[in-house]
Amino acid sequence: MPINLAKLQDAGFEPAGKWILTQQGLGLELNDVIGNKKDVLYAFAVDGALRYVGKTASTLRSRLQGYKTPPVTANSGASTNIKNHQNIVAALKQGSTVDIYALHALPSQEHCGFAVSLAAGLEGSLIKDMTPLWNGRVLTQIRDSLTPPKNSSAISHSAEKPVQKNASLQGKADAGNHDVGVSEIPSAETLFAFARSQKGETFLTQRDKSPFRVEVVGNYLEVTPESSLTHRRESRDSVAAVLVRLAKTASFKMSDYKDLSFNASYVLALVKRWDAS
DNA sequence: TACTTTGAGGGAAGGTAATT
DNA sequence: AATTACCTTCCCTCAAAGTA
Repeated sequence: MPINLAKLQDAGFEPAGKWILTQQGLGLELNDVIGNKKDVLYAFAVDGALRYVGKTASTLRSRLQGYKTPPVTANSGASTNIKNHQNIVAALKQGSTVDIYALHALPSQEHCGFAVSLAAGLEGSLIKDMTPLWNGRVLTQIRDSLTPPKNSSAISHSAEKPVQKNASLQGKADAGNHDVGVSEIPSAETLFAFARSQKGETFLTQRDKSPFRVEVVGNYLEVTPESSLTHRRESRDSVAAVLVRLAKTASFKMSDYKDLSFNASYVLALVKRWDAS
């Protein structure tokens, strides 16, 4: 037995079923008891070699259903279902067996009274340790290891990236910016006055919620991220430029201020707090 | 009721650029 | 050069709506 699969079984994984090819396409033979369990760690093995490790909070059957009949396009974020469906079918067509292993009934854990998900922690550890080929991050690691470093090849790194962003993914990225408008835009003077009144208060950046403090030093806004405690200064003119653009665009996306300031996230967070005050 | 599809969101990793 | 914070992309899962 391959070492990876033996390690899985040592960890408590049990045979739960297998994938088969039928006239209708991909078929699933699944142990009814395990198939109806929730919070399951599962794994696929091709000819006994570990290929994929995943986790589901719903029942194993419903999760595997996603692989059995994936949507036509990956726009909905179901790229994993499509990819694994293709991998399973390809393996079966080559005459290989694709077995399903599962680990359920994990003991409950807690730390200082807080529940700890052993399944969630174990999944990441298993993927990192065993590097199953079908787990995407492993593919990324392999691809990256084969990609020559910048300047070492005539092939441009950027040329490997898609020219146009995936609309769905872009929407997701934008969603992380929390573009919630404000009712009014302050002047630089107003914002500086507000910052003076908030000396010692902790603010949070929009996206990563990184805590920082702010102080007015002469004609500068001095920002101090709590993570580093190093000071970053933003001139009154730069703050004013950010505010002018904010008034014009109503945008809270950092990329819209790249050419003006690299500290726009702090200024905008300050505006939000001012508006809420 | 079971199956299928879709939308949303969290997390990780790498890249970029300012600051020290 | 190292550090830091933000941006982008990708991977993955879940919940819910739609459909048979």
